[in-house]
Amino acid sequence: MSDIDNSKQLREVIRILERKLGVLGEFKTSCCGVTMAQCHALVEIGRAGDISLKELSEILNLDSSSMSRTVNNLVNNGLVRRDIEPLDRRYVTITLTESGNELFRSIEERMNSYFESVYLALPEDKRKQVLESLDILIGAIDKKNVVN
Amino acid sequence: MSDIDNSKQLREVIRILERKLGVLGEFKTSCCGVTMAQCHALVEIGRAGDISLKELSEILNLDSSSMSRTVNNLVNNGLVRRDIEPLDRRYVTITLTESGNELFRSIEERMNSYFESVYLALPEDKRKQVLESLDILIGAIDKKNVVN
DNA sequence: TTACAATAGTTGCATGATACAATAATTGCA
DNA sequence: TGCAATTATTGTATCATGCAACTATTGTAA
Repeated sequence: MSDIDNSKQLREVIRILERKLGVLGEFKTSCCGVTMAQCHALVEIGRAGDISLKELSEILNLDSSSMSRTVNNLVNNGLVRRDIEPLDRRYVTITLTESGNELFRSIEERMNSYFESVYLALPEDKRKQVLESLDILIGAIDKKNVVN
Repeated sequence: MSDIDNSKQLREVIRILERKLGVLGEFKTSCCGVTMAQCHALVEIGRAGDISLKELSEILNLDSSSMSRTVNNLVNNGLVRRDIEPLDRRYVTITLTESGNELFRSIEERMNSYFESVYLALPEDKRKQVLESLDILIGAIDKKNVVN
């Protein structure tokens, strides 16, 4: 097998993986009662504790206008709160409400439980190797993207 | 490190990988002059040679109505042809036009070249391991999804 | 053979995601 | 003090998506 063949195989397995994760992660339009966009934002807000719109849009790689609308939907659903930051009134500080936190925790639990079952489905003697390999792969992508 | 910790790490690296591949793969709205939806469809049509709408929608995991519209956009862009299948006139047969094939080839080349560079950025003594690990991971996800 | 069921595809409709541009509010700085 | 920079929101347009309704075609069973 040449490097060319192997790199094509790499493309294929990543393609397959993307599709499997996509099908898994996206219950298409909705996830746990909110849309996917809202779900992603909710998780990041929950992880950060509090976060500005700008930070959030950078993490999720979205235009701030899109982010603003998604946050607005979350606010309308009573899942997050949006307060003006007193120290710099240009910023808003976004935090989870009580029910937002509940949803966040249930999503986290569900995701952790899913990945635990995947992890346990790995052959026991390959688990470390798989974790290490994903790390290495991310490193290679990073190295490539720096050049780009 | 417990299995719980390791499975959380698995979730994290997959999360990072998803994001990196997402940022890479999605030039957001457009890819090579067409939208992402059109790009995905174009690649699958090119790979299949010819394909029905139903098959295409199953591969891309889309409702046939959405698929129909995306194919329609590709037809309007002169990239694919849509003919009624003579053997069963309920089906349409979708094929690439000449310019569609050109675009398909350029996308393929670009993707292959990207993944080749990522592959070569892997440490030489880890390349086989990474490929094997991704395969194992896909197997584990499959095994889990069967249960589900 | 003729109804009726099943299948493939399209179109109407509603919803949502997204980006770009313009705007408002605030802050930093010269 | 006035202007530039920054953050966020809103207007506008485009695209993606699913569901439901519909048409056209084919299969099947009475």
